[in-house]
Amino acid sequence: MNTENKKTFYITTPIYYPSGDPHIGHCYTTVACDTISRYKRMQGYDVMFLTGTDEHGQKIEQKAEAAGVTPKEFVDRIVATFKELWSYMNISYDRFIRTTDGYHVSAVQKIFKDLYDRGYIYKGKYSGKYCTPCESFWTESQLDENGCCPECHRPVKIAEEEAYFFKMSPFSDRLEKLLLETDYLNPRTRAVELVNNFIKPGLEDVCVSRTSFKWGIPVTFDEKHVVYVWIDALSNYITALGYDNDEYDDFAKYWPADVHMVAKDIMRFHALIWPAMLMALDIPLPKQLAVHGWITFQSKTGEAQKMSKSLGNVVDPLMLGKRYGVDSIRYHILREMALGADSAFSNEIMINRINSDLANGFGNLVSRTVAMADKYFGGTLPEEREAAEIDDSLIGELTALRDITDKCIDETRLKNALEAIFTAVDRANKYIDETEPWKLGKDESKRARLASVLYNLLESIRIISTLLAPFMPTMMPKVWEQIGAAESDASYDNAAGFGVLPANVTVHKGEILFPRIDLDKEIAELNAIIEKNMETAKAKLEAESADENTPENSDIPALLPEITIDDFAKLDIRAAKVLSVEKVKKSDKLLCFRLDDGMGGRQVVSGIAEYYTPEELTGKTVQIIANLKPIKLRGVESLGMICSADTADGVKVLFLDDSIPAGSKIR
RNA sequence: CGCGGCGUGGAGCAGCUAGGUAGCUCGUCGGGCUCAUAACCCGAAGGUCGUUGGUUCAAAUCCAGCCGCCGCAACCA
Repeated sequence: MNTENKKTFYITTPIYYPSGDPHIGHCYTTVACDTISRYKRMQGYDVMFLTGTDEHGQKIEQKAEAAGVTPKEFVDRIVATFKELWSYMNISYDRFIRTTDGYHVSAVQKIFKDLYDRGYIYKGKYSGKYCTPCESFWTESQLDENGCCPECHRPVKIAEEEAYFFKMSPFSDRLEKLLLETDYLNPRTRAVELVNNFIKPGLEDVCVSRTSFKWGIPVTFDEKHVVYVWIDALSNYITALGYDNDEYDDFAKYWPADVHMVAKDIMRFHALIWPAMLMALDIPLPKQLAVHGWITFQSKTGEAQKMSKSLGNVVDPLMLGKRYGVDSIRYHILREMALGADSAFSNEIMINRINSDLANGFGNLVSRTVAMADKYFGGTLPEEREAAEIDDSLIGELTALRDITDKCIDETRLKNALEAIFTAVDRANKYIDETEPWKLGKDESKRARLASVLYNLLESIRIISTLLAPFMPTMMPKVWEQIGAAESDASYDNAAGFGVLPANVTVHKGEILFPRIDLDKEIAELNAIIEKNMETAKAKLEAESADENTPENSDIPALLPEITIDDFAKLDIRAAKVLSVEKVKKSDKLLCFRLDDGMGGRQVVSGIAEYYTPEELTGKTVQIIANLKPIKLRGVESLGMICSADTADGVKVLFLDDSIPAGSKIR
């Protein structure tokens, strides 16, 4: 591979959106990248580890306005908390890119122009769901559960604006090959889904500029446009290396990236748009897109839910770190995280993990080994040795460990690496029972044998802690201090060999590395904290909704422009009797109505399956817009529209007095 | 018949690509040990490997159908 020759390694986190303070979900990706970076550095690679923040867009613009500061001031403050957290979590990033950095801004402008000149960007019309009060466009998936604005929860309407688009279709074939025939997507499981859902039906061009907000990078040749998320955000991976700018100049050295790590919700953009952009620019593609799942929060009632600020269940990594130690949090995150799959987070799972693996397993191994060296030899081992056959299997397993973790790291399977390392911990603990050093300690003639046993244990700990250091960089130097290892003893090269520590090594009994946590007591305290957070979140929500009920900021949608009686006369509203209703197959929201409209009957489809069952609608009298242009919904023809009201409790059908005959005209 | 994934002892998972004694962690029970952070080690109980059928000498593993759960897409005239 390329990396083998030039010995560089480039790894990135996504750039995070600083609309709110960082939480443990951000830690997940970042800690994983940090661990891989540290491991690769230990192996001798010249590593570039990039993280950063994606600071433009209307959401930030609005949040800043609400906070009464400029967007830049707003993000400055939050970026500072990100950096603080990374510093606290011991994140060894080499570079931190902000999309507001001047060099990035000008590079994005050049890239945008370049794509335009190459014919991959063209001007068109963007049509989308628009919330007038918020002055925002939303995608279908951003809308809330009622199909309303995710910010203010008022109904949205369809609106259009001029926008630039990036052509995706020229890259269909190459993208399909990339996903299906290469190792780009890791894990590969979702490749088929992407191909079937997005590539086969024909890739849609991507909207890459907006005129509806200002907080973004201006398009140089059309000043009323700002660059919309994709080209701005995704290109950070190359501008941070100096592509199209003079700030840095190691693009040639580090590109293509070895790993882009992302959570599954942004996989699509990194699997399709980003490679397409690079193809359009004639830039080599990155080698691997590592996709991980979400941390789901296990509530007290046991059901899993996605972490969410509004639920108040966001776990504060700083708080956890202060209670249990940064390395313990890092360990738990990395030990639970599997590529592709979600992982459950609960305080109980975390504490049990810390107790069984770190306190009982590894911490205790160090503790008992050092204690014995101290007790039987006053801390310094004598140089006489006496080997035994039983040592061979221990030494064999420990010296083989490095190759196993190497492989796991290369495949981005950090969980498996930790599993392997902790199997070695168990092996060493078992070795103590096999050799019974406390018995040897009572027999003067067994001193050489005892020294061998303890030395083997110290060597085992040396190897284990060396390989563990990328995962838990804070605590491992303390381990080395205790087992009498110099920093140079704990090197990658030494990690596959036995007999590195000096024969007369001196241990230093120290503090307990990973104290055992009292589960019941901690759970009680943490639950109290969570409950308090939830109450605060709830109170805040209530306060906000109270706010919205004030006249100038109510739930009532803004009035549409005035129309004339002639405009109104164009609507043909009729009464109709519901003859029968059935759910449209393969749809979540659609009900199909057979109606008596007094004119021979008709079929109407309505998206109210979430609010009504067929039974409760049959026999009712409803009003329909009878002269709407017919349309097919999910393949079922709909001739008209059933009138209903949007309310806070969902959609309510407007039922008529049953005495009104079918077909009556309504005005 | 839109696309994809999952279903393995109480819990969480591995094994399935290249069929051949069902494995790991936690939990439970019993025993051992005492160097250690009430930690460590050994042993036991506990599984029709979702279901039905097929291929095979042999299926958790391959094939088909069915059931259940999840994700994505679509869908609100």
